[in-house]
Amino acid sequence: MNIEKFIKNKKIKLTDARISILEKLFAAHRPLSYNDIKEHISMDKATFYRNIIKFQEEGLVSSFESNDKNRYFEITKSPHPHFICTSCNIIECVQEPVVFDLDGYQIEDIILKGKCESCVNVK
Amino acid sequence: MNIEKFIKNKKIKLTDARISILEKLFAAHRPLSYNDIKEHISMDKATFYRNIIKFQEEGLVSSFESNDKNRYFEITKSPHPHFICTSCNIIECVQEPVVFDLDGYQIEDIILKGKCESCVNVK
DNA sequence: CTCTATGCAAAAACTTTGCAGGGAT
DNA sequence: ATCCCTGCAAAGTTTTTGCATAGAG
Repeated sequence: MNIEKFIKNKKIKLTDARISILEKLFAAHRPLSYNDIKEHISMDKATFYRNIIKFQEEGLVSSFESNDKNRYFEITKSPHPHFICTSCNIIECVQEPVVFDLDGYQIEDIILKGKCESCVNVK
Repeated sequence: MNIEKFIKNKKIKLTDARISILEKLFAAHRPLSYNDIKEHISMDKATFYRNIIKFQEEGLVSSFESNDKNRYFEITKSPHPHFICTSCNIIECVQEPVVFDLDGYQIEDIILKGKCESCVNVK
């Protein structure tokens, strides 16, 4: 993915910090928290969070809260459910499309919580 | 609801603090955060959170994180989805039962995020 | 050149922990 | 009488803000 092209036409400047955040999010195939990537990026946390805010304003990035007190970020894709394991806290993107029909409500994200395959048999 | 009966057989003592937390959660028909009820209970926040941990260990109370950085608590009922509005942060219990069938996974909670009826038309 | 982005440090918001005294069984 | 529970204060976590400097367009 070409980050430069991805950011083009958005009203934000192209900086090294922004490129490295977006590259990490593109490379991961699951949502990441600041903790997940802080070892692999060099910017200050203030820069990270300020850029995430910009990305979200532009609709490039989406986020949600997990059980582990971290906020998780991913490149905005067509809406898909997320599964959070309440034992090991792993987060997975669910591929099966889900249709919901709540009258008058507009669904933007679906989060499923429970036990993943590895944890369901452990107790 | 009789709190004394509710707590009986659980390995925790019946105290004023615990009774008042559980009464508030029973009376509300939606999940509550510490912020929601701190004006109406007299205990210290440490006591509140420690008791919530006990309740969760006993399976009496369930919780999840919202967008507003608060954790929300409710009496454990038969699993039902929650709707969180990404505009006004209101949380509602969804009555329509939802069936999910993810092979090998055990679903415990479903959180839907989006725009509620009031916010969907505002932009 | 101008306006936005960055780093550092401090603050903010929510939750947890240590400790000494009080209370339920 | 014995543990468990409580309040207070302090510490811990994650995210945000203020301010002066650096950098993109």
